[in-house]
Amino acid sequence: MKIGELSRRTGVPTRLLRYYEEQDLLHPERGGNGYRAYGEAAVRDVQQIRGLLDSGLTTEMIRAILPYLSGPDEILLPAEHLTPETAALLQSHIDRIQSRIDCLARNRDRLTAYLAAVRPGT
Amino acid sequence: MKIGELSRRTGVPTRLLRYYEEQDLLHPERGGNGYRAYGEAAVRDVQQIRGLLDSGLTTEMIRAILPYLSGPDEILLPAEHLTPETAALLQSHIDRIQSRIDCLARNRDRLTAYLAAVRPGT
DNA sequence: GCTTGCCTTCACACTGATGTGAACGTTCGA
DNA sequence: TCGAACGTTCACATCAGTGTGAAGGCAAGC
Repeated sequence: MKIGELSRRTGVPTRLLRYYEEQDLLHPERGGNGYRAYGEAAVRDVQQIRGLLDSGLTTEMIRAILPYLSGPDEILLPAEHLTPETAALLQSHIDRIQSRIDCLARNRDRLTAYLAAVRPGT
Repeated sequence: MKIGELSRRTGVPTRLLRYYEEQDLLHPERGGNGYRAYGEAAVRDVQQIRGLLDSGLTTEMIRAILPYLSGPDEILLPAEHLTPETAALLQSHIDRIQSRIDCLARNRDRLTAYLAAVRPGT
């Protein structure tokens, strides 16, 4: 599929699809005419990228974890390529994500508590 | 307390403390000499701001929710000031935070599952 | 009083994520 | 065959968050 179709199917401007490629998040093939050729999986990849960006991750973090996020249950990267260093790095990313979750959940709870405390009285 | 002390106590450069004020996140008093005068609560506020920024929120979102995040249990803003519109807005912020949490948790789980699936074999 | 260190504002600069447009080649249907 | 719709690269612009430095006022100790 060409960039325009991917853009329509994901709702993401072509500008950003090219940007994600420049950031090493997408790796489309190239046709003889230089056009980008995306596979079906790109749709899910782009949605994944958007979700993570909207959740506040940087392209750098996304680039680091994206290869391990492929499908719901499929495991793309074989264990052979996972050095202990990579595993440790991955774990540290997991930890950072967990910190964010904790911070967000804590503050969500505060906001919810505030609303709950105030709403009955209104 | 003056800006230098707040900076030391929070580890946040004075430049950023001034920026946060410009963004309407901090509201220090001013001494006769023009110096900013922060209260004790500013320390917690700054840490709160940092945590939320690090969690990927924009200053805009933080500005919207910060007044309702004051302390662990204290409720600063009286219910009288909470119009239904504000409450709805607040709820929508809570929802957005929840979406982020969901997305992050989902991907944390994927990463963790990947590590778990691969590590025993190494 | 003078030095040292704090404070002030102003301003220029960088990065990351994104918008926008120019200038130009390709594909395809009427 | 020609125009519309699509693709390409390049480049400049914006916003948020942040670094850094200049130019100058205030404060506190020696």
